[in-house]
Parts: sequence; C-alpha cells; structure tokens
Amino acid sequence: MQEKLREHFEKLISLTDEEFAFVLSHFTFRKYKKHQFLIQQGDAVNHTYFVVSGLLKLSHTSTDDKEHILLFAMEDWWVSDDHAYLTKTNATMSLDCLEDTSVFCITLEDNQKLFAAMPKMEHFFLKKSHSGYIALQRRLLSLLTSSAAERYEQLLKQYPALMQRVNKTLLASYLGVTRETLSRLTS
Amino acid sequence: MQEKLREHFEKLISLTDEEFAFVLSHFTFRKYKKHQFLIQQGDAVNHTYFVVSGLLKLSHTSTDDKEHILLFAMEDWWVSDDHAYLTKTNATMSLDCLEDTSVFCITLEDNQKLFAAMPKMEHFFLKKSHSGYIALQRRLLSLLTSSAAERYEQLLKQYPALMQRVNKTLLASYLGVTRETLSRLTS
DNA sequence: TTCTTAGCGTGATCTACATCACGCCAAACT
DNA sequence: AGTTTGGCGTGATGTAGATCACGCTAAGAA
Repeated sequence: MQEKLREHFEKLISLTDEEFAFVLSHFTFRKYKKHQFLIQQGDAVNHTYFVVSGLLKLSHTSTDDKEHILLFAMEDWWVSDDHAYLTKTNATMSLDCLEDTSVFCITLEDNQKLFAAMPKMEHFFLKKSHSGYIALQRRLLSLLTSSAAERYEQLLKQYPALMQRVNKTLLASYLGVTRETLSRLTS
Repeated sequence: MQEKLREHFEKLISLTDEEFAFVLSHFTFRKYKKHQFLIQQGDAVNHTYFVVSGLLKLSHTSTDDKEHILLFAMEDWWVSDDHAYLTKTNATMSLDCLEDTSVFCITLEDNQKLFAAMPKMEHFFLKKSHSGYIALQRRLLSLLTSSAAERYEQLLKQYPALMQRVNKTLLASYLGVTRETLSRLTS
C-alpha cells in the first residue's frame, strides 16, 4: 500500500528508507466507497489525492445541470481540484468514486512543508505537473481538431482499459458529446 | 530588459544580485521580427522562451491544413512546445511572432543545471506550471460547456488587450470556430 | 416476486456552426 | 499610380451533433 506510493515516487526520484518514512508522514491513507465524494463542487478542498486503487472522476456541473468530465483518475494518478486546493477557494469541481477507491492524501500545508524540507519532492511534482500539462494540451487539440468519432478512437487507443470500467454516458461526457451521439458512433 | 526577467522571478521568489547573475547566465537574449518562427512544426525544439516584449502564437496545423491556436504568448509569458522540448522529440507545434518580439531563452541542459543548482528555481517553475495547468483546464471546460458566443465573451473578459493586437481570423482559430462564425457573432 | 432505476440503442426533428462563394476596403508591394 | 494581398462582412446551403421521445433489458430495492 505504502509500497505503491514509494514505487511511484521512485519512478522519478530515489528515496532512502528514512526519506520515504519522512515523506509518508505527510500523507494520510483513506478508503472510499463507490459513489462517495472526495470533493463537492462549492465546498472547500483540503487535499490532493494519490490513487492507490480504484477509479475516480473529476467533473464540473454547469448551470444547465450538465456534467463535464475533466478526467478519470486511475491507479497511480494524482487528482484534486487544483485551483481550489492551491488557492484555498471553493471547489468548482467534484471528485467522486466510480469504484471503491483507496488514496493517499495530503493537505496544502503538509505539501508545502514537504517541499521546503525536500527539494527533490518539488522536482518530482514539477515533472508530474509537466506531464499533466502536456496531456491537457493534447486533449485540447483533440477537441479543436477532431470529430467526436475521431476523439473516441483516440481515447480507445490511449486508455483502452477505461472502456471496461466506465459506462458510455460518462465516456460521452468526457468526449464532449451526448450519450446518444456516442451510442450512434459505436453501433 | 534583464530587469523584466528579474522582476518576473521576484514575483514568486527572492534573489540576491549574485543569484540573479547566476540565473541569467543560463539564458540568452534574442530578438525576432514579426512573422519569424521560433519553432517550426516538425523540427527540433531547443529552447523554452520567456517573452520580454511582443506577441507570439503557439499553434498546431492539422493534416487538413487548419491552424489551431494553443495560446497567444504575451509579455511575461513562458512558451515552447513543452512536450518536444522536454522529451527532445520533434515539434508538433509552431511558435511564431505576431509582432516584433524579444525573449530570453534557455536550453533543456541549462534548465536542468539551473534546477540542480537552485531548488528555488524549481519552486518557481512548479508554480508557473500549476498556473498553466489551471488555465488550460479552464479553457478545456470552456470548450466543453460553452457556445462560440460565450467563449468569445469569456475571452474578451479574460484578455481584453488581445482584441486590439490579434486579428479576428486568429481569434476565431483560438476559439475553435471559423472566421465567418466569429464575424457573425460580433456583428 | 414486483417495482424502480440505470444503461443503452434508435428514430425524428432541430440548430449551431461549417463550407462555399461572393464583394468591399485598406494596407503593402512594384 | 496601379496591383496584389490580407482582413472582414455576409448570403446560401450543408452537416455533425443536440434534443426529444421512445422502448428494451438487466440490476437493485421493497
């Protein structure tokens, strides 16, 4: 369990046992059931989360009550409403479980303490942030350049595992089309 | 000129004269004319750029020859084809000047040296990366939730200065609509 | 068991936006 | 001065995808 977290860090940086123990002391382990919310749109956001197992969705519900999915967070992903988390403002997004899920979470204060004490953790998160940024850019381009059918293909290629775990209504919402349109694309 | 760069860093971290001199030694100052390319789609990407003055566009041209704009980089912005820069792969985007532009640029190697020597620079870039990520998320949501007219409004509000500096064809391409559609929205 | 609800497909219709095709004007070459 | 080019508006028409409205099936809940 802790091993998952450690292995995850050690993909990019190396840690002694003492260092990892120190890092770990800043995190809390938690379990959630399917349908539970980690973040509710409108509420405060106290943590950022590392997914040990399970599946979450980060989504925004617009005033016309439509849900738009920013990302599906699977094993080994970091997820939160980053803006709300970093600026201590209220969430504009919700984060909830599509499956039973276990996470390590960390508060902003602990995060800052950890960074101050261990520059290499900042190095780690800079790399993570870069990958996240690049993935988002790719998705933005995909929305700008591709039709719904093409975006679906790309998603299939990039995250084949998702298809087995997420229902089509949610996939459609991630792709930016309606359930009906996605259904017609696949059938 | 160097002052611009220093002030920019000092919005988030503080630097002694010696430290700034050290930082500066990793950068090169360059000037480009309107229509010049800093990055060409398909070529290698050797630098990331800090815009001192002027205006650039980062864009991707798809196989059907349509240009899609990822961002307009104004004064004080950092810009590159990040993925190509960080992984030393070929650019999938172009970066070119909409106005005469001056920049500080840095290679990946110098960047890494700088980070290794000065953790606080890594701290600085982590914050920048976070803001970039958050801005991209906002834009993604805007594409998912809003009509062309609404996106135009939002852009007006967020970057009023852009309207004076960028022609409508490019604005349309940033918004993800055709020139004609944008024209009909505004008239 | 029966009732309710979630997931999915599908037809009919509607609409935001794209595409194609003009014309006008002002800037910029030659 | 004349000619080309870029920027912009606008009409007519086409189309991807939304919306509304069904019905079917399977899984939970009472």
